[in-house]
Parts: sequence; structure tokens; C-alpha cells
Amino acid sequence: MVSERALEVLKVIVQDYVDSKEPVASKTIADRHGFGVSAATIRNDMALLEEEELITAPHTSAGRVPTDKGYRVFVDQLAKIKPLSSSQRTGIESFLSESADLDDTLGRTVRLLSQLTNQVAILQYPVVSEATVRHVELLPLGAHKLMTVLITTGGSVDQNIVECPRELEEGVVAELRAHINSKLVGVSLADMPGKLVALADSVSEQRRPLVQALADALAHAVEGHRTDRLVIAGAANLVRTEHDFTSSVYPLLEAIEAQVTLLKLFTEMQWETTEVQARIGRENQGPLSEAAILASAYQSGSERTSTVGVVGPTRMDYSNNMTAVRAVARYLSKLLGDDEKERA
Amino acid sequence: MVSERALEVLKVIVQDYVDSKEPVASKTIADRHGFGVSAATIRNDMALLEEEELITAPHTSAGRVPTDKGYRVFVDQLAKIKPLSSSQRTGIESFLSESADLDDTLGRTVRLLSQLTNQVAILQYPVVSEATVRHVELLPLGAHKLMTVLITTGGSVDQNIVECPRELEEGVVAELRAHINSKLVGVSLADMPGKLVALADSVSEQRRPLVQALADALAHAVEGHRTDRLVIAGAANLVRTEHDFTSSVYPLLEAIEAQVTLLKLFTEMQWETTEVQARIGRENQGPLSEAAILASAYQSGSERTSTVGVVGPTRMDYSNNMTAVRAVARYLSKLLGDDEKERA
DNA sequence: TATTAGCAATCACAGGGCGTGAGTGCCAAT
DNA sequence: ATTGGCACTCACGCCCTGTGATTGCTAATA
Repeated sequence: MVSERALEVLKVIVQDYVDSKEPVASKTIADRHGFGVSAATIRNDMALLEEEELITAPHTSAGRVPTDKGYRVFVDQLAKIKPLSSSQRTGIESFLSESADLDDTLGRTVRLLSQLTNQVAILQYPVVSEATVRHVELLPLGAHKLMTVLITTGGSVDQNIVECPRELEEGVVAELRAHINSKLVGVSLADMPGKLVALADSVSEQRRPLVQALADALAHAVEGHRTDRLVIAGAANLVRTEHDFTSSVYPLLEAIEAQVTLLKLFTEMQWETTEVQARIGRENQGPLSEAAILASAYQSGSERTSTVGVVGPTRMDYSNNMTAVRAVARYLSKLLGDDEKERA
Repeated sequence: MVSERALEVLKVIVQDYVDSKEPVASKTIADRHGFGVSAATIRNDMALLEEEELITAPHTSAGRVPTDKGYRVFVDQLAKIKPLSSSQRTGIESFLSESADLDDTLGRTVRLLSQLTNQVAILQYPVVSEATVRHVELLPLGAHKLMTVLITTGGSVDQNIVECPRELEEGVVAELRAHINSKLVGVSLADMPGKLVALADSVSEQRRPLVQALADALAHAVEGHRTDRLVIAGAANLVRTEHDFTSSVYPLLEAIEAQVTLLKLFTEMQWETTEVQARIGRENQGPLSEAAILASAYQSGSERTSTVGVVGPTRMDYSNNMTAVRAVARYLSKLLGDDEKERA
């Protein structure tokens, strides 16, 4: 349909437009990139591309701008994955030395991605349904209260406070702790609800109320884990790129903060691949319809489960950003994968 | 200096301007608010206020706009604390029913404040130097690794992984756990560094390397606590109110995200009072010089230590927002105070 | 058939020149 | 101290125009 050269022209248009923010003219292309053909020929190709709805002219005497469809073709067929720049590489490498808890790691990572791309970076919490229980700790707080602490192989720690139906007797706590751990350690979070029900039945009638309360607390902790959350960094970048949006970025930023739209989007995306995926402009509904999302799955544990990516205007540096997203996803996979192996 | 009525005029100007976003004219004031005097008289008062640099005229034939100094006088002398609207009250009340961990509570609270004020809400993590150690848990992970879990009276939980210099013998872990807890439980986080040094000296030569490693891990956890953090919500509101800023909100949002500027500001503020404090416009340096910050201390534990507030354009509804900040600060004080009592 | 040069046509955009109206400042009267 | 009246100022919106960039088309060319 479209000639080889026409695709090259599209590529140049995308790159130039992303770079300059100005619609790009046939003359500019002929001059700056040695196609060996005249501006008029470029114009013919552009007419073709316009026919295919890959580019469009904002007004009669302006150059051309890629359409969403044009960006799509660029991403699918034309974008070369740039190697990481050395500064980017060292930026990521310097991360490997740091070690801290999960929250901290995720926070740092998403900030890194934001800096690498100059976009809003989004990181979905590891879906931990395949994480397993490492330990359950019970801490007495006075005679009528217990704190439960649930520690998982994913490195997360959740605590809850439980009212005890009756006075705690000496030794009971240690006994319960041992019993509960014997029943729950190694159980995946996905299986927890069932196991927790069984737990209450495994103790004497007398202790059932207390154990039931503990089971509820643990169930609550597990539930909190199920609730997917996003970590977001670099919202300021949306403001910086504001002029790339025809309407206000307010609804977009609001949607990002509310998280639900992106969480839905992430689950909808097809994750048979480890490649970075793109959703461009009108391919998205609602407040995201002027934005582009680049996202990649990353492994947390043995299966790929969770998502990391960036959100920005459709006019973004796809090559660079896809590289960065891929690198960060791989970094996370390695980190959480190794972590898993190392701790399990 | 300025007459009573002139101050009333200032008050009306602030309120009207906040409401309408338009410079307010003498005629408008005379018409809409029954001062019983003519527009000309209002004009005389306005001339006075301008003399005092409380208001200014954007251009010759426009109404008047409050200056930073004008807002200051409004906040200090004229703003009445509105009662909370019933919807606001129910919004806060409905929170009391929810119970979860500290992070979750803080996250919800800051989102609530953002919604109440339609501004960016900022919540400083409780400064936990006065929190004390509730429990230290040691969990063996295989033969060569231990996980330390530090649980404080503030409800926070931090874990670290420690490599063991030599194979762990049976029973050692339980013994160490008991020993460490006997030394550390009840110690305030502020005193931890000293106690941790002493800890290593309190054990036999043979065990010193391991205990030293554990002490380092715990020190790391304490350190992580010292590092003040902010929870931020409602960044989209800055975009919404963008037009109230003469320059771009980008540096402002960036500064908010980077946290350091606000953390510094919060520590600088004088917290002898529990009242809401205001920093308006040029009273702030750098990227905040076009913004207003309303902040209040809240109690976490027995002393007031931490800060919660909002950031927005100087043209904001001070009465409403100060009320909201105050209410949320009190709610937090009550929650964390009660929590403290209940858990201690 | 693909490419090219040339040329007329289009149209956003910036600049300049009003007319209008809102709001003030001042003055003289009360 | 307050007021009505009035001249003055100046932002804003409007239209107009010239300019320049870019295209689409056509006819010539390889």
C-alpha cells in the first residue's frame, strides 16, 4: 500500500515532530534528511500517508503531524529500541547497590523511571496472590489485645490489632503462634481465605472466638494485599507537557491519581509478551484518550503478574521511553525474582 | 490607621475575589453588600488600603485585588472560622469507623483533606523519635539469614534481612530474641543508636559479629524512620487552579513532589500553637512564593510533633481551608493519641 | 512510471489601529 | 465624613491587513 520510502517519511515526521513540537514540512524533510529526492516527491508520499490517515495537517499551510494511527505504525514497525545511554545505565546500576524494604524499592524505582523518561511513571504493586506466608507473629499488647503481623515471601509486612474476647492466659500466645504458623506458613495468599476458615475449626471450642478474630485480622491483611495499588511519580511532568494536550490535563491527572482507570487498563492489556506495549491516544477511552501509555509486565516471583509503565502525551519519545520501561521492568523482574529465590 | 470599615472592605474584597476570580470594583461592593455608603466612599477606603499595600489594582481601570499582605491581614484578623458543613463533618466521621494500618490511615486522611479543601494536601509522617520499641522479632530464613522486624508503638513495622557470619545454631535465635527484646523494648527511637552500640557489647565475644549485624539492621530501620516523609494527595488541584499563578505551576509541583522544600518549611514553622498557621505568597522563598500554605501541628503521642496542611494559590478560601486543616489535625491527634493510649 | 520544478492558492499568525466600557481619582457640594 | 458628577485611563476585543510558510496541482522530464 504505502511505499517503503513513505514509511521512512512517516518515521522522520514522528521523530522530528516529537523533537521540535512543530508540524514538519516537506521541505524540512528533503533538506535535513538525505533522501535524495526533492520536496515535491516527499509531498507525494505525504499525500499517500494522509490518505492512510497516518498523518494530518493542522491547517492548510502547515506541515504534517502524526495521527494516533501514525504513532501506532511508528511504534509497531519503525521504532528502533535505542540502547540505554551510559548515564541511564549507571542510574539504574546505582540502584542495585541499595537495599531496603519493598515499599522503598518500589518508590525509588518509579522515581527512576520518571526521570529516565521525563514522564509520569506508574508502577503497579506486585500482585502477591502467588506470594506465600513466611511467618505470622502474635504480639500481646496488654491483657486484652493482640497485634498480628503477617510477613510474606514478597517482603511485605502487615499488622492488625485484635481485641481479645477474654483475658489472655499465660502461654496461650506462644502456643497459638506455633499452631497458626504450622498451619499457615507456606500457604499462598490466594489460598489464605480457605485456610483461615479451616484454622478456626482446628482449635478447641474454647479458643475459637479468639482464633476467629485473629483469622479475620489476617484475612483483612490479605485483602489489603489483593487491592491493587499504584505507585506514581513525576506528576509534574504532565504539567510540563501540558501544551501537548488540546484540553486540560486536569481530568487526566485526576484519573491517574484515582488509579482505577489505569488499574483497569493494566488488567485489560494482554500480557502474553514481555515486550513493552503501547496504548496510544484514542485507543484509550475517556480521560486517557489524549495520552499514550507505555507499559510492560514484570515478574514478581515465578510468573509475570504486574505492570510498570509511563503515561504522557502522544507526542513523546517512544524509542527512548520504551527502552526505559523495558529496562526498568527487567530490573524489577531480576530484583524481585532474585529476592524470591534468595528468601524462599 | 485604617478605619474599621476599611477593614470590612478588605474582607469583602478578599471574599469576593476568591469567589469570582475578578478584581472587585467599588461599585460592586457598594451594591452587593449593604454598607450604607456610596461607591465613592468605598473608593476612599480603597485608596487607604492601597496606601497600606493591602490591595492593589492590576491596571488603571480594574477593581482591586488583595496583596499577599492583604491576605495576611485577612487571615490574622478577619477570617472567621466557619463551622464545618454537615457533608464535611459526615465525611470525617465516616473515617472513624475504618481501621487499618498507619500507612493506610494516613493515605486516607490526606485524600480526605484534599477533597475538603480542593487543594493539594500534605501530611508529614509522624515524627517517631518519641515512639518506643514495642517488639523486635527475629526470623530465621534458612541457615545463613535472619530477618529482623522492628515494631514500634507508633504502629510502624520495618524489616531487614541480615546475613549471618556463621551457621545459626539451634536455640540461638530464641535466646537472642529474648536478649535483644529485654534490652530494647521501651527504648525510644531517639535513644536507639546509643542502645544499639551497647547491645553488641552486652554479648559474648563469640556472638558479637552476628549481633553487630543485627544492630546495624535495626539502626537502618530506625534511620529510615528519621527520614521524614510526606504523603501527598490531590496534585490535580494544582492544575485546576493553574490560572491563579502568573508563572507555570511546574516548578511548584516539582518542589512539592521533591518534598524537601516543604519539609524544611514545616520544621521552620513555629509550633508553640495548635492553631492553623499560614504562609502566604512572598513570605515563602523560591517556588512557593506564589503559593499559600496552611498547616497545623497534630499530636502523635504525647507531644505535638508533626504537621498536616494544604498548598494552593494565594487566592484560596482561607476560612474553609483553615477549618478543614484544623479539623483534620484534630482528628489525627485524636486518632493517634487514642491509638497510642490504647496500644501502650 | 516516478520524479521534479514551478506556480498559484490557502490560511495561520502577528501586528496595528480603533471603539468600548469598566473603574478609578479628584473635586466641589453637602 | 460623605457624596454625586465627571474627566481620564487603559485593558480588552475587534477587525483589518500583510507576510510567510506550505501545500496541491500541473506540465515537463528522466
